[in-house]
Amino acid sequence: MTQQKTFDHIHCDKCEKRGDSIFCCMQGDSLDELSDSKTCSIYRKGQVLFNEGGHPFGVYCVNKGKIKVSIVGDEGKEQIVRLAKDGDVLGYRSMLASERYNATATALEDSQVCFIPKDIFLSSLKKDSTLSVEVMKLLSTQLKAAEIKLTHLAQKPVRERLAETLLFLKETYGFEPGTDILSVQLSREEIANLVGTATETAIRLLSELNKENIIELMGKKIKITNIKALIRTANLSDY
Amino acid sequence: MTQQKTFDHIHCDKCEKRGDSIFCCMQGDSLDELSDSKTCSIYRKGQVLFNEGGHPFGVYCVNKGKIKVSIVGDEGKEQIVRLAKDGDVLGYRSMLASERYNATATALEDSQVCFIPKDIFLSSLKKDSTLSVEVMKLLSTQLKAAEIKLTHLAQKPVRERLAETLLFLKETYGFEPGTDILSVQLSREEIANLVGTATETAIRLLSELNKENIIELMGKKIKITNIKALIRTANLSDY
DNA sequence: CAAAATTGCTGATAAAAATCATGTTTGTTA
DNA sequence: TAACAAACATGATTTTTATCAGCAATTTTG
Repeated sequence: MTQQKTFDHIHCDKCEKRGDSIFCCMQGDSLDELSDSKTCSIYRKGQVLFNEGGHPFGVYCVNKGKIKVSIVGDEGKEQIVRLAKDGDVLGYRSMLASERYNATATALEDSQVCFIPKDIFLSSLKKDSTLSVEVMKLLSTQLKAAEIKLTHLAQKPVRERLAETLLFLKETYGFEPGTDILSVQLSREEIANLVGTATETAIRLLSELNKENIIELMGKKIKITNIKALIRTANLSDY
Repeated sequence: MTQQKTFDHIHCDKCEKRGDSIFCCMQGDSLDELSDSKTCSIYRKGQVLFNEGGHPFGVYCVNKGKIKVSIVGDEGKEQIVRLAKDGDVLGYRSMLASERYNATATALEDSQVCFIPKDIFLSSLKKDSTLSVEVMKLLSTQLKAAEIKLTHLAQKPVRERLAETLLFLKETYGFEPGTDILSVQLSREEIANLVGTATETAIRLLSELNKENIIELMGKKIKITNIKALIRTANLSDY
């Protein structure tokens, strides 16, 4: 474990993102206790919050940043299973199940992340039934997302999944202000590991979408030129 | 909705499978209330407990039987995302998330299933914090399973996934007593929809494993002749 | 800044898996 | 029980995707 750089401790009460998080309904003393016992660290791009196989000692709450959660498959290939943004909580699943982490969380860019110790989180969970409800809702949402992703992985061709992934990146992290450029910058390999395909295939299909004027590739930046066409190529039942 | 045939109401207190279920820690009045308000029905093979898109009015608890939970993909192809056995609870995810069902639950054989109305389940959740904990644990376990399945779907060849599926069927439902014959009987198409492949491919690979004396095909019954070899072909990191 | 390393790109090829076609077996029911 | 439908099986073919190889561009670092 490398020593983390810390940033100014922000009281959860003042955190803008709390309203969207599982801590939305907390207040008063419970929130104070939570806030007082947390530590706030900065993770540089590429730094790991926790590692597959490690023991959970608490939960991570993203104050500002972008985090990928990934599993390393049997042949050593990374599969990105989730992406976290401001207000998202990480590492609670393994803690609740009393298991080691089954995934690794890595910062995609410099991020401010708060850490809430296990005992404080668990006691909050006991005291505050609304927190339990929020946790259950979050788990439910993520389970649904995982099952749908699993279905698409089994049934949809790579091109459709790539288009879907680009739309997902837009939903999750949005555009750079005033543009149609995705505000995450992933390597081609990371995009492939999100889609579930070989890197070369992802590259090829990206430049295909580029040639079709659906997206525009600007180095690592991706501009969505024709979102309707992108939705069409994703071939989603809803949307 | 077709009228369900009911079976003799069993008090949850007497249910042998309760110990392994999320209701393991419940007792006394709470359990009585749960038990008194439930209805017990028999679902014949192929009958549907609930349908993708439907509204959840309660949770289903499998007393005895085998249930598949599946999502229909965009092209109408079924993907089996989970299997339920005695003591398993179904339909709670959508209820907790206040959403419609995102999957369909179908009986794989004649099954006895109890139904607990929404309000009773939710009030039990509020009253009994151990139940919340169990629900969170269950969701956590299922989320982990889904993320691992997703990773394997993205990275492992069909043959390995098929072997893995057969081992999973053994883990879940076990053998017919005193034999090495899987106690679930699935159609080849269902096996394919569990593995995430085309039916023909599943058939071909099954008969390949048959020729290699790893399994023995006896109509719909599957005997696992050489489990070590099956584990090897599944190529699992753990195990 | 130049060298080295990583990442991105493209073509050729191989492998994996899906699809199509057709026949067989099994199960259902009139 | 005959006739029909559904499920199973297998071969041939096509499509999709992965792998391999070589090179260009970008980034990192001494």
